[in-house]
Amino acid sequence: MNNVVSLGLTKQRQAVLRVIQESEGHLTANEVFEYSRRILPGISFATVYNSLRYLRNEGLIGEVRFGMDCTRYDRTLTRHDHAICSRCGSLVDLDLPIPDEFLKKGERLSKFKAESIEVVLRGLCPECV
Amino acid sequence: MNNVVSLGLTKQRQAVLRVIQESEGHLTANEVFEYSRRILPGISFATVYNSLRYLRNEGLIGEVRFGMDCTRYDRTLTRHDHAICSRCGSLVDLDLPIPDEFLKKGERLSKFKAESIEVVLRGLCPECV
DNA sequence: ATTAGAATTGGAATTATTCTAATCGCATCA
DNA sequence: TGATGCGATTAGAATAATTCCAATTCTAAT
Repeated sequence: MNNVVSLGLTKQRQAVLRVIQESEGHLTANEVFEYSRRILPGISFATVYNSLRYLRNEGLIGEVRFGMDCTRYDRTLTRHDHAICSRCGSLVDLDLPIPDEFLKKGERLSKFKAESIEVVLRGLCPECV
Repeated sequence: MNNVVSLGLTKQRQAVLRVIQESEGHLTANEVFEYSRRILPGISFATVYNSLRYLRNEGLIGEVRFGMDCTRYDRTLTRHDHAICSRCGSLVDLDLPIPDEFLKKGERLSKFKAESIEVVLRGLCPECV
């Protein structure tokens, strides 16, 4: 019996989950790999990625990536927002005028000096229903 | 004389710029490479990347990437926003309660079925001043 | 126990991006 | 005019991020 908990939460996945739950910040996959190895020395990078995907799908961890798999370039220079389809990945422009108080509040809460602010809407595009 | 326009806008960069200006959507670097080759068959992938960085720095093209170079994972499961430092890349959480009308407006304008909405603040973190 | 099928792992491959040595092009001067 | 020096630019090679898929492991049914 390899797995303590029933189907799904294997010891590899438990290690990865523990790493994330015990961390404060926003870890990269590389960092998760490093820490996971201390718990489970033989674990592979690919398994860390598999586990991260599994845990994210199960809703056990959060992921910051905005649904993009690579950088995109366009001719638009003015500030604008984006909608990204969670099924097909399509990316469309959006113009949501952002109230100035919104930016001010962001600056105050984050203690950042804001250069720009942008909204990302994740959901299903018209084609994907 | 290799360059039509003075220092900087070389023929490689002109090709990349033309590709982006003549496109409607949000091209990946790979797509820019394919199209650029039709204009300048010998151009290399690395030069396309160099050109994209140059053109972005000059403010001639737009880039969608939110300042992140890889996916990050955390233990937070509730909806929240992020601030990203444009100097050091540090990523911090932010809580900007988003008015419901904001999401509604996003849905209306994009024609997407929204799953979530998130604000990204780009700027300088306290350490980077 | 044996076996069949589904779930999981991780080495290998792929994709995205950056590094850096070589080259190019302009300016200066003999 | 044609070296010479030097910063800018290019692109092959390397690295980093992520995914693929064949082999293995696990579970449940016999």
